Amino acid sequence: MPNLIALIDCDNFYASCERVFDPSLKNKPVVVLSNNDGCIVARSQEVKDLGIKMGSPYFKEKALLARHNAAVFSSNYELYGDMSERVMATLRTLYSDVETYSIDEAFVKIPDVSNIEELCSQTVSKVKKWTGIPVKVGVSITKTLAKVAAETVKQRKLKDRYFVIKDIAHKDDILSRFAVGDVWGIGRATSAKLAKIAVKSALDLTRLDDSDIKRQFGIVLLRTAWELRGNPCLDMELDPEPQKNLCYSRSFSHTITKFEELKESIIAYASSAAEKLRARRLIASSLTVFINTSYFDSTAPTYANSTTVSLPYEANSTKLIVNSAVDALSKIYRKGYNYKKSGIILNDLTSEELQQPSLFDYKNPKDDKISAVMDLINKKYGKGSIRLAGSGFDNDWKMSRNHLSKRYTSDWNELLDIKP
DNA sequence: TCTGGGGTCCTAGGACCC
DNA sequence: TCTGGGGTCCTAGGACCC
Repeated sequence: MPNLIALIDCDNFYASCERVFDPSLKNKPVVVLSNNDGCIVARSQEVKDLGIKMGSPYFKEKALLARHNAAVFSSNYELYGDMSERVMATLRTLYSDVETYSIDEAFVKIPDVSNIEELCSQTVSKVKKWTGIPVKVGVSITKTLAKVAAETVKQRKLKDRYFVIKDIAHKDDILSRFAVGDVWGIGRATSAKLAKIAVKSALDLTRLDDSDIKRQFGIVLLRTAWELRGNPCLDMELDPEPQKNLCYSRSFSHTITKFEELKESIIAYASSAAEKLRARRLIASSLTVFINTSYFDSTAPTYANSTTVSLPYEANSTKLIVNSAVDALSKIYRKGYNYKKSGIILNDLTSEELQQPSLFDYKNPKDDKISAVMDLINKKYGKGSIRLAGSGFDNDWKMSRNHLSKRYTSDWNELLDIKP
């Protein structure tokens, strides 16, 4: 028999965590909100049944939730992290190879046992008993197929909370009824492109020609297709590398128009980022600052820009990180002013304005000059609302944002002792 | 009035070096 | 004077995940 992999996935994780600590919430609708209580980031089944979407802004759903007497929580990441560790620890009592894939999911290697169903059932009940968290289990011969199996538990609302895809005939039957867009690794863009060539089910994808997939979609989708056919391309990662980026981003709750105010926020966020670095025993070699106008304001022109600076040495000190962040912010202004193509707002400055020399000596900041630029922008476009980050779920803005935080690299090594 | 905050990987093109 | 190819690094952008 081929090696089997299981995906263990916690149900409505954050909402379930809150329930563990307040059993009276059983069968009651529960939602958990994002950091500044802006969006709904977790929903119990009752809330899903009300038709409330993941990521929906809280203010839009507030009345509906109140009518159904829902319990509403601000997020408590310490609690969820702790509960996650308990779930993983429980899994390690049952399996020798456990890969923590995310805060609420793990892949495990299924040992050579005669009764897989029995083991799945035991997993579901043991995690529930030991931690209070309900989970579902999907089993198959590749990670992607294990994901399909777990998703099948959800879609079919299976009472046993596990599903096993073993043989080829069984697999193809499942995949023929599984939407290609629901496959792990296939998002909105790819499924739209696949629909155009009449690929609707996961099975359809497995029947495409390898070279066509590679040419039209790239290596990533080819791997997914292989995995769906039952050829493993994704290994278990039992000894993960240290993380490569660390991002600290927040939206403002109100409009920011003054450079000084922006700078204060950058300082606060950079210092939080430095704290996070040290807490995780990481050091950074470079740092990126990015700013955005509000994504949701469709009436105002949008502006987004960023700058990456190299740190003089790999470090995690608050002082260095904060100073570098302020440098980077200053550079954004200078860049935005000097480069025609760098943003819609600054694009429209007159040639005379563009010809002015660099506005900012960032070693010796002259904030009045920056304010002058902001005033210029505000005069042209009304109140410019500059936001740090912004928000949105898998929207275009977010895509383009991703690389902006990329340069925040870090490394373990014995360099940990470097702490100027 | 109010719209999250994290991460990873892949690819194309240009600069630069030999 | 003209022409070449290989390699690396960086930037920018796109796609996906939870």
